[in-house]
Amino acid sequence: MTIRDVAARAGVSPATVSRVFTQPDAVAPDTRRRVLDAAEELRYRPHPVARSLARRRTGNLGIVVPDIANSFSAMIIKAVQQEARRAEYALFVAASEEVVDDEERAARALAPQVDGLLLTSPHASDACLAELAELVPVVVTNRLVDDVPAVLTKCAEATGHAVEHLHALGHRDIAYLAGPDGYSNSQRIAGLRSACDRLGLRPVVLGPFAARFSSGVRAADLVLAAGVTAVVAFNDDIAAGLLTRFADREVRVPDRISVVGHDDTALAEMVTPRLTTVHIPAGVAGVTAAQMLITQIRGDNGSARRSELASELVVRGSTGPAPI
Amino acid sequence: MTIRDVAARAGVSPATVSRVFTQPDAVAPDTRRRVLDAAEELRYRPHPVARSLARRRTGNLGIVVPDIANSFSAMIIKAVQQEARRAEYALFVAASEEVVDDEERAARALAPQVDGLLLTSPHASDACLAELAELVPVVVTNRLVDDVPAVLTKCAEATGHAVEHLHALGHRDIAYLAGPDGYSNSQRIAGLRSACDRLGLRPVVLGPFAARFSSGVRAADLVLAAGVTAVVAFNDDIAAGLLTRFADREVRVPDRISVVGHDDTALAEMVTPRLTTVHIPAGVAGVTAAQMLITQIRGDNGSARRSELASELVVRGSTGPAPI
DNA sequence: ATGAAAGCGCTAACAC
DNA sequence: GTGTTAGCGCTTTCAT
Repeated sequence: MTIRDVAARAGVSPATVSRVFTQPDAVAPDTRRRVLDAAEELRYRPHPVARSLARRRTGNLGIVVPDIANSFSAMIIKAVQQEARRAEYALFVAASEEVVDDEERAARALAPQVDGLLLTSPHASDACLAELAELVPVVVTNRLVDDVPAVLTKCAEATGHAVEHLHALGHRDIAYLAGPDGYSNSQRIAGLRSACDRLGLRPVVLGPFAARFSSGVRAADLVLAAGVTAVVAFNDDIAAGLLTRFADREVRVPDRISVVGHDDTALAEMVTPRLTTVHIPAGVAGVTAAQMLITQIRGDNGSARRSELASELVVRGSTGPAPI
Repeated sequence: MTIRDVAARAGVSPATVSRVFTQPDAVAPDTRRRVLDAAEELRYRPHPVARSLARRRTGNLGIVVPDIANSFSAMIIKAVQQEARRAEYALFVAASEEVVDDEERAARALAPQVDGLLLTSPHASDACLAELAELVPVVVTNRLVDDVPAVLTKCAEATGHAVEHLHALGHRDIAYLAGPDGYSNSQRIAGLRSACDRLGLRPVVLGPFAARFSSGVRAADLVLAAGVTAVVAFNDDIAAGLLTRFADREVRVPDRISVVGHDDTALAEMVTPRLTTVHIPAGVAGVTAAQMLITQIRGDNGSARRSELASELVVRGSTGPAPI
């Protein structure tokens, strides 16, 4: 079922059929009707691959996430997907499973099949990212690379608020569980350090840990051994792991120890007690990144090259007064 | 940077360059070297879109999931992605957000851009699915449609085991929280009913509920009002919602009420107490489905049209002896 | 407003 | 083993 079949049936040229599907107003109303009818009867749909080749654009967007099973990634994907659809793009999703090589390979495989690429918290080298950006419009999240538009979720301040919050509750010995190196972890450490300095605290930094539940389970005993009364985790998964292990060891949260997470994923409200956590606006980040990408694709110049989103501490049940 | 540029530089015809990238053995070793060198210098990569058009296959697989943020979907996607990669396919992911129309639209949009389509727990009509299967090789999971290969995760038996387990613990009043209509829910209900019949129990069936945490939170009070001592939930998210609400109302689990989930997603081990749940082999299902799809694409006939995977009750901390 | 013709970049017979 | 020739299905000048 090709465009020629429809053309033949409607008694017009393929070019006219093409026009009907691309610039309907450029063809006479009754011709258009005939073509549409013929297409309908033949159940014809323009072949997207052929169209991509001829138009030299695909109508697809690509996104590479570190881990598809991670709910922070999921929130971003969801937002991007919706935004993509609004702009009539389909979305290609690839996951790197936190492996740098896979990330690069996925990105390179996607690049020629999409009109734009979104790389979330990429770990590839600056050079690699710059190179990709030559190939195809790129937007990154939580990563700074020269000349590559970026969406940054700043949480240094909010992480600082978490420290203030703990300090106000009487905590003086605080641990931070570092996540994988990168922009997010740096933000968190920076915010933590500066607040601690201000308040005269000396945080214990442990890690880095993989940003997973199991890391938190393992970290829990280290935290206890460190003799702190409060712990700030790189993300909610790690924090949830802490909670579980603490429950197993019958260490009461927040009575005996307070726990703060980061991201405010769905998990934060699913655990007991509910997690006090730094809310990162993943959905907004996704929407913003998608819009920046689409703007870039359309060649609208003077578009924002950088967007910074603020975070906010959400206080729930996992933090309380320090034990006496 | 096209194939002709490389051909010119290597002093061969485009066809030879093409061969070097598709059937390297069909070209003389030194010619191959020359071509490879030229390609390298020009940083040439075959254009996948043009290749798709000429070959009439894309090298892509597509998957449509009900909800990308759902961890059961995530487990399947992950498995499919890995399997796809092993076979040198890229994976296109689309989510329907549980909306039937979106599901159909996503599937139809994907169909012409992929060599095969995987529909997980689809809700579209049989007719629609059959139609899609005409367009492109299709495999469905947890859905039965004539002539469409399927991977089924049978859990009726394991759900029955859950009932036996509860019965053995002394429970006589059991509630089931139904999920969205479909194969999975039917399986669960069937297993539950048959075990209850065998044991002389009369289960209270509530719902249907959306397969979400918030549904469980809401359902908790209904469960309590129903006066049962044990509840089996459609999935772990709902079960987790129950746990949270029970904790808020200071209803002890499992002392006062026992809870059983389904799926055995990561969440099951993250909540307190850990969930007793029916393990559904999502990873295996994903791998199997991907393999069936690839086999079907390759045209290997006589391949299995249907694969049934068994489930298993995993007993953890959320179930215990019935209160006296 | 419509058609003819020339590609988009690659592959696949078919020759040689 | 390599080149020539036709497309894959669509879009897009350029004529008319």
